[in-house]
Amino acid sequence: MLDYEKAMSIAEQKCLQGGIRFTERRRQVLSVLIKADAALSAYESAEQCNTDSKNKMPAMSVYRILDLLQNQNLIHRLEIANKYVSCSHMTCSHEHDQSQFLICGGCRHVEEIYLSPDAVDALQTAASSAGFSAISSQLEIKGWCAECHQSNE
Amino acid sequence: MLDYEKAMSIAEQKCLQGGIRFTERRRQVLSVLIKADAALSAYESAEQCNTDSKNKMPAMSVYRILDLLQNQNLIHRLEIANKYVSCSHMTCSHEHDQSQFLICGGCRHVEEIYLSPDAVDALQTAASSAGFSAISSQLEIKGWCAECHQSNE
DNA sequence: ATCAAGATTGATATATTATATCCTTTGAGT
DNA sequence: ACTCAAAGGATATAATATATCAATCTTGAT
Repeated sequence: MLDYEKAMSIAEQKCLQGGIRFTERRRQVLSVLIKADAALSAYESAEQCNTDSKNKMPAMSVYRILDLLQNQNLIHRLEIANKYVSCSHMTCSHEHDQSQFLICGGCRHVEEIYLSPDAVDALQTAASSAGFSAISSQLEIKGWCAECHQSNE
Repeated sequence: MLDYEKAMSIAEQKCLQGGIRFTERRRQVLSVLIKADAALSAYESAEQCNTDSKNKMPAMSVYRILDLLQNQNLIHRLEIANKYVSCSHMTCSHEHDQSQFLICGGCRHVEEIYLSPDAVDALQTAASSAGFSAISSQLEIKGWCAECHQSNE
């Protein structure tokens, strides 16, 4: 889990660098995603904002804000689940060329993982021999975290 | 691409074995998916049924039928895109324990691929070290087929 | 052949998710 | 203070998905 204060501070810096404002609305949405420490849909994020604060957050605003946060590399969009998750490398200087995500089918907790170059090569080779020239740089892999695996099977 | 006649005949047999009927409606939906040779959403499938025949196919029926065809292992549901594709191993006796899909981001053509045991191991190892006990047996990987790669980049 | 039971489909309502549009408000630089 | 663009509010609508109940069709038992 991210260091909340550090992450928010860095997010503010990144927004400044990107020439956009780190407004209260955007702060709220990012805050929710960081604290959730899991993948949330746009509507789930809005709902959580409304639970946290009495200042009503419309879902439409959340869509805009999620899109913007993604462009600033502060969050990732997981297409496999159509959900969003804060970038776990926000507080370091890690690059985002390749991201691999493990998504728990139970609690929806997400781990960003590193695949060995060999594994990536193997995937790329399999893709090539099937007539595909390239695979996506963002791999999303469903699985079960230890905790959910224990309680569900 | 599947041998259409053979696939439909096998589908009928599988349904019989499964104790369900291979009705005209179900035949239509499966037919559309086989001929499309790509991943279609439920609504896209319905639309295609209505193009092919004047007998109106409601989208709600398509949902039911897709669900049923999936249970008979005649089609796969791709969660990354929420779309459906006919099983390319329908006409052989291949098992379905593990399926890996390459999905073209352009034309949405889908290839079922085989990953080397090494590659699967590497994925499983990465998952384990991130605290995940197991990964999904169905990997869905986005990419670009040679044709779309050429025309888009 | 007739009937009953269950499978299948039709029809409708509603929930959920996502995009588009227009207008108002806010904030930074001049 | 003024202007312009960014940001947010509000609303409509599209697209996707699930739930429910009624009607129809099949099959098997009588």
